[in-house]
Amino acid sequence: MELDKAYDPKSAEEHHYKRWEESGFFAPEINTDPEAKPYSIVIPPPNVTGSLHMGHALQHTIMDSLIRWKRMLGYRTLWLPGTDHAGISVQRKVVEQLKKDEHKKPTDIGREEFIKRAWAWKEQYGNTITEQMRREGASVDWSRHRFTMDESLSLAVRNVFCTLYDEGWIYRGLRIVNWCPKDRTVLSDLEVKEETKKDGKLTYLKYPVKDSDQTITVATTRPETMLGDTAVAVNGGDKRYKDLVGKTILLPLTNREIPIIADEYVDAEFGTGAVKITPAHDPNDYLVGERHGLEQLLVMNLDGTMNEAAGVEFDGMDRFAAREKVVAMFDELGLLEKVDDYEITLPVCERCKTVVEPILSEQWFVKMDEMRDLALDLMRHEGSPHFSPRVPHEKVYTNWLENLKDWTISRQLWWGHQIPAWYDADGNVFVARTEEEANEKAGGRDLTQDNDVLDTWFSSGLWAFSTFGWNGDVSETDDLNSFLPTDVLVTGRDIMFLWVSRMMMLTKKFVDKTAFNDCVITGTVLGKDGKPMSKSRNNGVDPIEMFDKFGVDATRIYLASIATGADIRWNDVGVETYRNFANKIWNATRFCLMNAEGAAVDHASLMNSGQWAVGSGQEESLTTDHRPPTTALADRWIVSRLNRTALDVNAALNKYEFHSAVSLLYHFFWDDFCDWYIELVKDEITAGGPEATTRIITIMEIALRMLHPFMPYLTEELWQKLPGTSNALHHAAYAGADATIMLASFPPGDKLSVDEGAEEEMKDVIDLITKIRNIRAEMNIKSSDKIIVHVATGTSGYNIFNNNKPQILKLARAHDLIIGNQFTVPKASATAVTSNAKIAIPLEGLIDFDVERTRLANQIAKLTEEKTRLDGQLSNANFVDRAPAEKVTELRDRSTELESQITTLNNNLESLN
RNA sequence: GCCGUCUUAGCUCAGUGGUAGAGCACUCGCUUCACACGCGAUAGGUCACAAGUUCAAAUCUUGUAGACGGCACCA
Repeated sequence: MELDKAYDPKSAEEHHYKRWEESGFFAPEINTDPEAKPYSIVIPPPNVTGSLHMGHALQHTIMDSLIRWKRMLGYRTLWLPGTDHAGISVQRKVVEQLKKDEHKKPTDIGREEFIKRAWAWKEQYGNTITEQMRREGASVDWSRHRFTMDESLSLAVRNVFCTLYDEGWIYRGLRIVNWCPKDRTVLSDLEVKEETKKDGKLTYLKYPVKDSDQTITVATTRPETMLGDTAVAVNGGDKRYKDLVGKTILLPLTNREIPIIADEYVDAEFGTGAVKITPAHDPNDYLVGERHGLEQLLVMNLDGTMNEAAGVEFDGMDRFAAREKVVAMFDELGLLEKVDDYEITLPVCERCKTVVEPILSEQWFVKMDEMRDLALDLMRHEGSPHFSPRVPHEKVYTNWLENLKDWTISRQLWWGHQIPAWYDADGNVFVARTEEEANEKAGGRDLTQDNDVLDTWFSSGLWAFSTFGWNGDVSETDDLNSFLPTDVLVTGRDIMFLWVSRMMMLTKKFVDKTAFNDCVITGTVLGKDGKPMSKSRNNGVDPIEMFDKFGVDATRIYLASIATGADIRWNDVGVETYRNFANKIWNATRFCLMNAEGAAVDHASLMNSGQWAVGSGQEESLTTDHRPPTTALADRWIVSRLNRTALDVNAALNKYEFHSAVSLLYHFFWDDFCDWYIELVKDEITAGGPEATTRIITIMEIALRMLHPFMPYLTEELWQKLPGTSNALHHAAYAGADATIMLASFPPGDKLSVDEGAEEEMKDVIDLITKIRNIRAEMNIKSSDKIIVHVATGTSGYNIFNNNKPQILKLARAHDLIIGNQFTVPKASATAVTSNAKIAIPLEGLIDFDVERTRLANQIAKLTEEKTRLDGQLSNANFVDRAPAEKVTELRDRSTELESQITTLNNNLESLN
């Protein structure tokens, strides 16, 4: 069989996913081992309006790698996919569509019709991301796909709401909340971001004191709110205003008289030391108002316009227009003291960047004191979730919980879970799971359901258990028993509070379990400019474009290679590296297959105890012979490297060190396997020996399995082409399933097959070859010029070099290798030393003595520098006394070795003169 | 204001109490029969700065400078 010369990712990506999905390989049911341990991950549900971005690609890569790895290790794995209903985003899309297509407002068509349109929108556009996940190769169980507005998940929401209400954990109350005038809904604190405005203004207004000529000056960034002032506050200890406390102000532009009060809240040092108090439009003022029993005067509508309480002149006017008008009117009245430029940070809506208005409004809240304790106790008593990386996330998470305020959960939207609360004509509230139940509670009075819906994150907070079938009516399912707690949650920092913490609390509260044992917090993928990717910066990189350009596998393994937990800059060159890596693997396999006539994967060819390679899941017996059946150094060495790599990769994945797993695989494959092993055995293979070919395709097969979690398409494509791969290689748990690398065993690695001796011998061979190549390169020896190499070495070196003479000759492009205990350096030789050999290459007529002298001098200088440093340490009595004995010995040995190498090189240098 | 992170080769980044690593770029040389998305060989770093702990610090502690993140506040 002959492969194309270069790997074409598209052709592999096209057919494998479909087969995997249709064969049911992704579902936990594929695992037929009744003893199999479960391993589960729930996806952080992407927003239905969304499309795949680089953050998703990174997180999905991590989740899929973990799932594929565990699946290959024989776990009953479930990666559960789904999407959330994204209340505000979908609402906005539908509103826009309605306006564009029919020039209508939502109120024109009514709630019921609007929701119908929203569902239609979701059906039409809501699967973008799920299709993109198929392209990514995500091995999610589509049969368990969930949506936060599915019937069962919605029932869960109602039941949770009712229970929390009944237990007093949810309440309805009048509070200052964050209002987004554009989306026309309340937002929770977490959905409000800060934006710094350099062109802000601080306006100083003079308020006349009643029965006096005096005025009192207050400063404000929101002059229009003065229309709602119900007091002016000063610090009780402020001498300047002492006499004014208790008097009243005649509030300009209104006919109101408001008191001057003393309150601790006011900082006498700041501004004028006098503060206008607007309890209905500022959270701090609200608290002051509570303390002093002030009127809460609401002067604004929920669309950002002023209301009639603001006065006829302002009624219906936009808040920003009103601001200008208030200032102008104060100016006319001679009551405007000044307007300063002022840099101000404003709260803005996270989604639409509209300036958020703090406003007094009656909303539903989740009380957070006891709720918070659920999560804190889990962390303190069980260390759950175990964050990775632990620093700094554990502390940030805990600190946030400790300072938590109540959570506003009502939203003034139609799309979402309508709050299961009904009101009678008198405003009495009846919270119930259904309208019937509410009617029952109300004793037949006419009821109207609350117009609002719940925060999308309220339903996402139930995701860890609602997705497994819990809905309050049903509280036990097989999936729940098997898969909760989930093993790991993989997500970004940005939703640690919005989602991670709430899922911990709600899962503990309703299922009495931790939602997930581990929590991998990924870094942010930044644009090339080192800034977070965003549309406004235009520095975004589309994962789909990367898939097209470099292939899915290259993109995936690149993402895994940068998944350290720190933020990382996107770098096309990095993906290119792994595109090249994919091609390297392709070509290595191509080489194997070109020579594979009559051979087939056979693990006994590598290992007398070859079971580990297939992954029986059995512990290796210590009595088994772990040496490969051949005695050839290259074979012993590659088997050792393979096992070491497998052990290290498993260890890295266990610690969520994806980047180091990738690096291990990359270097095993490229350096060990391609650069050395293939080259060492090439002659044997091209000569047509079936043993050597069997061995190399067997190694290839095992290496592909190790790579599969990161590069699913390429490895499947190649694995299918290797002769002798079949479902016989499957992990025992998947017996009977169609042949696929997905269900083959992940190599666990075998400690006893790590052969230190072979690795040391190979190091000697590699050193020798490298030194010879160095001489060739430095001396500009043409590749066609055959050289003769003299080597002086000890007995063990003699055996090593003699046994591998053909390979050394080939890789060093040498004509002959003369090995002895010692030699006299032939005339006009270039020379070098390794840790166990002296090398001389006679180059009569080819040698440039100046170049050689420089070369040797550089070598000597380098070695001498190292020796000087070592001897410095060794002559320090403190070091010799206090450092571990083995460390001292190690340095002494190295120093002795350097001494001998330097002497040799010095002699060689002299003999040139 | 509080909590925290980062500063390592030209670039992007790993790493770690005991001789500084990778990829890319650079230099030199290769149409070597898997691969030029390649092969071979070099070069390149007082690991931000200062002090301390230690036999030993790039690694631990403290401070300084710069970059950044979260939270709170902002009349």
